[in-house]
Amino acid sequence: MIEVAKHDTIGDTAYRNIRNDIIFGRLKPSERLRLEPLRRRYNVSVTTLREILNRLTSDGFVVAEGQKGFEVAPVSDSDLREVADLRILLECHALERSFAQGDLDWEAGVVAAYHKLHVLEKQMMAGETSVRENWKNADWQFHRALIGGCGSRRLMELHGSVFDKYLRYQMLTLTFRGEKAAAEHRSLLDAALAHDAAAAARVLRDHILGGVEHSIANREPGKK
Amino acid sequence: MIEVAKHDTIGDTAYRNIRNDIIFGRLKPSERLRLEPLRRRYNVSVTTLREILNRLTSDGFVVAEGQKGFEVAPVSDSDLREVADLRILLECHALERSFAQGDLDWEAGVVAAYHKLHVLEKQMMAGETSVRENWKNADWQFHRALIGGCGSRRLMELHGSVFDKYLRYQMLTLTFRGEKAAAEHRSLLDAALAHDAAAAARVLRDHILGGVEHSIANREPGKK
DNA sequence: ATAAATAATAATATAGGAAATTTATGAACT
DNA sequence: AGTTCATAAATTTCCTATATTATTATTTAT
Repeated sequence: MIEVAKHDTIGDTAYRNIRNDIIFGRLKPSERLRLEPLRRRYNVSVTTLREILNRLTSDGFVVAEGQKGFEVAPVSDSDLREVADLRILLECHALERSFAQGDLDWEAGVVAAYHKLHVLEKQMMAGETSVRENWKNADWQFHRALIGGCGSRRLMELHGSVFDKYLRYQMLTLTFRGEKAAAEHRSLLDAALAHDAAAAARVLRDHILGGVEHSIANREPGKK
Repeated sequence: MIEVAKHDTIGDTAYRNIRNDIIFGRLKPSERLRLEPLRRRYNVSVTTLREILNRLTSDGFVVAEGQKGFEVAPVSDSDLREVADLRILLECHALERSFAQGDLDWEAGVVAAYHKLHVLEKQMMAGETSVRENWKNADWQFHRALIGGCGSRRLMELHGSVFDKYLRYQMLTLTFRGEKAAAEHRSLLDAALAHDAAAAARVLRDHILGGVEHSIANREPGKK
């Protein structure tokens, strides 16, 4: 989800771990993040931990209130819909740019990413839930490959942060959307190779909104 | 630019100060941010300062490299164009939502914000450059008021972060765009009261792109 | 002049503790 | 019983001091 830099510090590593733990639900929504226990869990000092939590606060994965400390960002259906709406807006826009400018290297990248995703989807459909994180990673890579030719660093950055928030909601749901999502990915690949941005946008919209409804229908109990 | 919370800590205050100093150009693009000098300047400890710089890094106003420390995010024409493109995308989208849902309170808010902006624009045109920051603040408030009825917290948040990056580029330019921008603001007000989102979007697009070209033509020397 | 070795500088990370604030506990009161 | 208030405990915020590590500048040797 986040690129691994060459020279990363202890803080960078722990940052990625905590961020992933939020996205993949190992740190639950609205969970209080007490410094001392967390410090132990991630093997860093309080100082370093606070730096990390400050970053995550700006990222929107953690909320900080007054001197009450930090907690994991809460979730809600309305927020999910907002996130999905933004993802559609940004990703469709990027798709258009990318399809217009994408060259052969870009196409190759898309095909490669699709292949990986496809294999993992088949494994998921066969019931191998152990590859859940790998599969979601491949999903991320495929969508990123599609928009990779958009030519705007800022757009990619913004899309990444929105995508990860959407992804978090997906990971909070128990079941696998499966065949429908897989078929949509296939359609996206076809549209990409045909450089048909309008078709891709239509599919993507359904793809994302379908994910939202699936997510709300199959959410973990106790969340609202 | 950032709302002042009731219970803010020393860190929050210094964060706002540093952020504003970057946006308003008192901390120059690509300037190295040495911890010790900065610590003195903002009257905080290194620990707190690092927390702040970490937040600003996630915000995109500061870049951190390996263990080489922090520096103010660089600027470039291409980045400005990317930022502007995103602002158009997000703000037009928000405008549409806002115009469709905006009630009488929303209209009143827009009128009020326009009035303040209008007065400050006249002062600027009369040569009172001392109100520069107030004027830009009013500009911010007006644009925020226009989209304030969009009903999406996430969209508002994202727009805010993009707007501030655009604003930074505006503050790096020496001259005032004046009458043209003022006329566009007037058109936006009219479109808002008529709830004509399409017209507003057209004006906004010109408004932003006009700002970009003005900014590039009148940038401070020594920047690229 | 180039490359390797060394010294100086600065950033990262930890520990420990003081001040301030929130949260928990229990007694007194309506 | 439920609320209010005061006190105690826990926690966060913030600082100083210090060790470690990486980068940058300087010197030395080839």
